[in-house]
Amino acid sequence: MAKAKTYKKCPECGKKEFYRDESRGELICKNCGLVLKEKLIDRGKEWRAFDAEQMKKRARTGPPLTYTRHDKGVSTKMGRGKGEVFKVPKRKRSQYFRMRKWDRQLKSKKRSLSFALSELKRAVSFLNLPRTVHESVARNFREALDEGFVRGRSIESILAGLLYAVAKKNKTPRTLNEISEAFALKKRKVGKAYRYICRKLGIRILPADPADYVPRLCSMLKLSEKVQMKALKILEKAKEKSVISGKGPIGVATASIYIAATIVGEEATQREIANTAGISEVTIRNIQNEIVEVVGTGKKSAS
DNA sequence: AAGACGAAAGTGGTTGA
DNA sequence: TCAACAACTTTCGTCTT
Repeated sequence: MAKAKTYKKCPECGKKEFYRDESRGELICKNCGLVLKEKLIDRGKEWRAFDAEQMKKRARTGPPLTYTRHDKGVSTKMGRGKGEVFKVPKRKRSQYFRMRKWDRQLKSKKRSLSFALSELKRAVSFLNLPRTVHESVARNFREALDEGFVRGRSIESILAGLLYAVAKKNKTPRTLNEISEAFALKKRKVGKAYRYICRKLGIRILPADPADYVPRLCSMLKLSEKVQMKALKILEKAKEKSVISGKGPIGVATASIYIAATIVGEEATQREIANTAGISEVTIRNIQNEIVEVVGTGKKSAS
């Protein structure tokens, strides 16, 4: 747990030995006990912790991980110390250097893969996405890495784009906002990566179905099944009359939920719904008007 | 006080030249 | 690369409960 790590010099005594107290989140000088840093929240530490927890959880249940795991722990390195070169006969020097280069490159690929997989794990659990999505993104990412799609682009953005696409395809869409929050990326970057990936993989881009958002939003708002069913019915009718083409699917979903909730008679203010869905009240109102106008049956007649 | 409603101006992203 | 555009947001005032 407590691990010695070398950073800069200690300003107090000049020694270079430090001690990391994980439970308190402090960085302490091993020599004089000076607390150099409190409330350590660096990224590496955070996902490492998350990782361990996650591993425990996973270990207890489910089939062995396949694409989502990388051969951690088993690693070798080709020698690169000064003496190493002279252990090789002169004639074979160039071959040796070439091999070392390959070795290094393979390692770097593996490193980006294992980094990507742990980032993915974190994001998937943050977004509460199912295992199938996790698996599929991991597989796709491996392919993308092999085909060289990732070159010149950040690992995170590719992952984010893939996740967005796969989640949508899996009928468990997440908004661009949520995805970009999970990866600490700008929305614009995620969207760009998403389109890039669709192009590369030849996937047709279909806008998300508003109905896919309904169950999740309802549970986040603690609304009953009844509301959910009603909302889906409303959505269907709206879809028939094609009121909602070109509108953002989340907006449509929230509007129908709001209508459904008021019909059923459950407490749900516009503000609440808007906040949890990450859109504005006004949007709900506008789309609500359009739906009621066309569907009409929004009065207290049903069920 | 709180929520619903809508008008008007502003924002960020897409599209087409 | 730029302007036009549609969807959506922010802000604010009014009305209802």
